[in-house]
Amino acid sequence: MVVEADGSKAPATLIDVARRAGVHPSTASRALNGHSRSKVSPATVAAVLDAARRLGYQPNALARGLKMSRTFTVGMLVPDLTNPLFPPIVRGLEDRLREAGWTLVLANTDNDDEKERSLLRTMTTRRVDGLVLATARRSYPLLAEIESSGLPTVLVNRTTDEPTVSAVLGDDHSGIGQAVRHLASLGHTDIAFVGGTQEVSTGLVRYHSFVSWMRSAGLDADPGRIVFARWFREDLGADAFEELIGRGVEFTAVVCGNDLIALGGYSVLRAHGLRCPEDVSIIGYNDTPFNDKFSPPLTSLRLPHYEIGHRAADLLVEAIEQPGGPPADVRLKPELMVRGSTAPPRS
Amino acid sequence: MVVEADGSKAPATLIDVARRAGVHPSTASRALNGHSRSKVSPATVAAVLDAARRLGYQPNALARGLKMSRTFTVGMLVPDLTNPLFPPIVRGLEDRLREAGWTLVLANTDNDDEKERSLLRTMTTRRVDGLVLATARRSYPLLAEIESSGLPTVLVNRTTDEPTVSAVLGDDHSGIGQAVRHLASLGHTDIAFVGGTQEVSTGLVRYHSFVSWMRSAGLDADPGRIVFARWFREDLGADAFEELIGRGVEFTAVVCGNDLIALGGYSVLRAHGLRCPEDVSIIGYNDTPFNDKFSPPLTSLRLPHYEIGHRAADLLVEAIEQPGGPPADVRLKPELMVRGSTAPPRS
DNA sequence: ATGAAAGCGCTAACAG
DNA sequence: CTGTTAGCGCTTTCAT
Repeated sequence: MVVEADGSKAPATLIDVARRAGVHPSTASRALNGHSRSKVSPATVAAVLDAARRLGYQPNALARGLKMSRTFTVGMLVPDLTNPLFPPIVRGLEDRLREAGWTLVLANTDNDDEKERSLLRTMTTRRVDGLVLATARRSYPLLAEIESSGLPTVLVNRTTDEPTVSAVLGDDHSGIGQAVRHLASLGHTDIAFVGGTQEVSTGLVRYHSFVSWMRSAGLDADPGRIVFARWFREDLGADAFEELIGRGVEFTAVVCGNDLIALGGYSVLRAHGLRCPEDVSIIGYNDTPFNDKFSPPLTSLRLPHYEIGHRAADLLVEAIEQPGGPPADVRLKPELMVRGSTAPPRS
Repeated sequence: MVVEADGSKAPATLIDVARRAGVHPSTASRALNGHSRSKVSPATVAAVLDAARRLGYQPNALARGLKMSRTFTVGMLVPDLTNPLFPPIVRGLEDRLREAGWTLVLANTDNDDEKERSLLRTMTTRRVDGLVLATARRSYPLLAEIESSGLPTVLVNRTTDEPTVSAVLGDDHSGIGQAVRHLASLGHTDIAFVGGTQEVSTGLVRYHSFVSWMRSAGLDADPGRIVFARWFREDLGADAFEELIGRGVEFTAVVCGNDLIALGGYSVLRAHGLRCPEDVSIIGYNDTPFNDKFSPPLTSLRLPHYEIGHRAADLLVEAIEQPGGPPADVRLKPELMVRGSTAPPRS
């Protein structure tokens, strides 16, 4: 540790440690790394470790990465971290990654293609060992580029129409099934659907699943009772509810593409003098925080978001460690959280 | 670009680009970097850029960082990303950092000292150019270590008792003042305070500010009406409200240490047959998302969280670019969001 | 069990 | 304006 003129210290290098321990740098390196430690005599290991400790030696990950072509760094792209969906996924990922020795580089894309490309370049420039994308759209040209570069990648939360890499998602088909059966068992027959954008897989799958489960329940999936919000947002959800009500069709319950759309529905129903759940039952999706605090508390499908991140990390580490395996498609079951927004229809 | 046996491509290096452009690597380097580009003839620049484009050249940030002792990477430690307080701060930070060419390495500490130390080592090992800490406690020994290492650091959201580095925080004194004056102007005199933990600066400052503003308003800051939650959590906020009610003192309004504590208060009041705002007015702090959706909608102090991150990035970039400047202490004013949880007291 | 030597990919003096 | 040279800090053959 050398004290510079300005008072700052140039960090100790492996050479400093070696010198202090009276050995060659290569020996010090071997002693410091678990996997090669056995090739060094115990006495030498002790001496090196001691020297490193006294010097406050911190290995330089850049030099190591440059030499090894491995950075022990993983990049993650999310659309927008302030969407409460993502933080638990990030945590699940980070916690697992940390156990395995990787560090997370995080960036937000705001669904902006240009930004996404540029961030991807940042990630490759930094030579991340793998990539986690929460940004997939059904049509996702970027993925082909990534794949051709051979960078291990896993998709979370959403997937593409023709996935070629591993993905970890909620099982939306199961979730929507639980929602429809719940409403049917309460006695609802005129069930509407306010979906999210069909540009992303979750939007599409939830819609298709709704139609298919309605039929399974012997109910009519009337297209007149199906509308789409242009995006998974409260205001656009409200617009969609307005459209639905504007059509003048009968409905006593609504399955929503996600919780924000449901929340938009709350205000529109209120504005039209309709009460929830007395006049209209509502089900959200994702079960984001505070759903139990709304008025009425929102029935929703809880996804294991933390677990999604955790499993994604597992798959990614595996793909990094032994590339070339087949892509996995993991679907995690959601759980229906029944709350005050759903009730039997008025007779 | 060399195609390997396994089909993957070894990324093109600067040497490849130079060879292709028919120049020396150092010339290619100069042509590729904006600041030295002027030292190269336009024709050569064009040739190098063209070669780089055709080869899909991506500079190796590790090699660059190793050579320059600069990684253009910033580390950030947050207690827990799933606390809705932090995502907007992270975004403000990242957006600004990106403009300036830095990338963000993010990690969660869970308020665990051991984890924090280990994460800090990870950051130094990766040679981040700077550090943003949202994890400060009033007594924060780690900070001394960081400082002695000379790593530019800025604190966000919280600070320590004796700050030695720059910090960007909400102006809690102003915020609590707005809360107290709001309640006083509604006619409240018996105002209680349910604070957060006094281990962190926000907890302490909000408490002290409450006492001081009560006096300014000519009101009695009766210690009998002051309790503390052991942490900023809903369940512990509920415990604190129980304690307050258990004391049997009169109060018609409560200022809370944050929104979660206020939420804990909602349920305890309800359990005791007290209505908000008819019997008791409540004010939260932070104005986290969905406050306007609760029943009643929660009056709270909105902090410019995104702006906090943004300003922190400004300060950090400055500290990296020209070290040795004096630490700044930026306090951003909160805005009182008046909603349904506050009303005049019953006469 | 340890040392010697080479090189990962890049930039920055220093020459010319 | 361009080439030469050296080296950032580390790991890893290859010798011994």
